[in-house]
Amino acid sequence: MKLASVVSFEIVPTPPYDFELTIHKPAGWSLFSNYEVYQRGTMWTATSLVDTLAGVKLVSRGTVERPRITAKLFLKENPTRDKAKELRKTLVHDIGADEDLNDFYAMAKEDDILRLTLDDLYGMHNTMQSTVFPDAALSVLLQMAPMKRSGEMMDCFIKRYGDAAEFDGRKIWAWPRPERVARARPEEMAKACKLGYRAKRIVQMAKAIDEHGFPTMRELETMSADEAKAKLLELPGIGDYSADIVNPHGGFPIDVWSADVFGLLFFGREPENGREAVEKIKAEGLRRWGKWSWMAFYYVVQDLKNLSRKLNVKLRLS
DNA sequence: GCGTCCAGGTCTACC
DNA sequence: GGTAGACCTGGACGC
Repeated sequence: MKLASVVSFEIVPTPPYDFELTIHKPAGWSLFSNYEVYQRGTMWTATSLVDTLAGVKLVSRGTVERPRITAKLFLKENPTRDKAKELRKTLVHDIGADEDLNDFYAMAKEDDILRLTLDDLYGMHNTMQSTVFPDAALSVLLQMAPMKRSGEMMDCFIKRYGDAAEFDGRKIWAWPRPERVARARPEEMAKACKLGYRAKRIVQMAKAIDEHGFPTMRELETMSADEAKAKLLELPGIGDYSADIVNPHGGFPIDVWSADVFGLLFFGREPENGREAVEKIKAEGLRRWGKWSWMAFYYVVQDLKNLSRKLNVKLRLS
């Protein structure tokens, strides 16, 4: 889809804000799309903002302590003034520009594990999608598969069912929207992208969102953390782990891989059976970090190489 | 070359 | 309410 209408504005994030660490994360997590492009302080990506497909170009103009970002949104049609305002507000929130890291850093400086990440990741903010479906679908594609295969499933799913945003000389595929996936045939999806049993779950999830409606991330944020999680658990294919990935309040999403990482950090050794150890390790993370559990998880998994060196241990990389 | 196991979970039938 | 077993697929491993 060609996106020719352009809305430009400047964002002044809450410092410290490291553009590169936040927008192009060390562990390789995408900001909005697996197909986004990052080159020397500029990100081209695509996403659904306020139910509108948007090509997004972000250019860093400042420093960590005095951050400035020039943002351009590429849309199909000219937005109304109110819509443009809403798009801007949503993007600012989604790239973590309105997030204040000071309270988290005050806690992290006193923590034996987190304080080791602060030099490496100083100014890295949390980011999120504005709608639930991308992260929810992603979490289903992470289930019961090695990362390489999950990546292949995601790439195929996005290209086959997502929209291509054509803007600024780029063509970037955005995560599929639920209304389109809800109309897909699970058998066809399973065969085309080798999703196996996950295809049925993703289509059921898309139908649940499209046909019955579902809160946006902003709406989930207005609920309590437990209420938001309970709402997420209503979606087909979303269990405890996936809900903790999607929940905008954050959680402590321990799976077989992260059980090895946090088992080693908390108890000095990887568990013999990761699946059986998940509950114990999750409980320890929540006990230790409480409301900061998600930020702690985020900072640790983005810094595994450095942590391995500093602690002289072999943390499993993602 | 072939069989088995298992990977960044969730759901369901059964007790 | 608690839990064993099933679920797609493909790479790793042992033989």
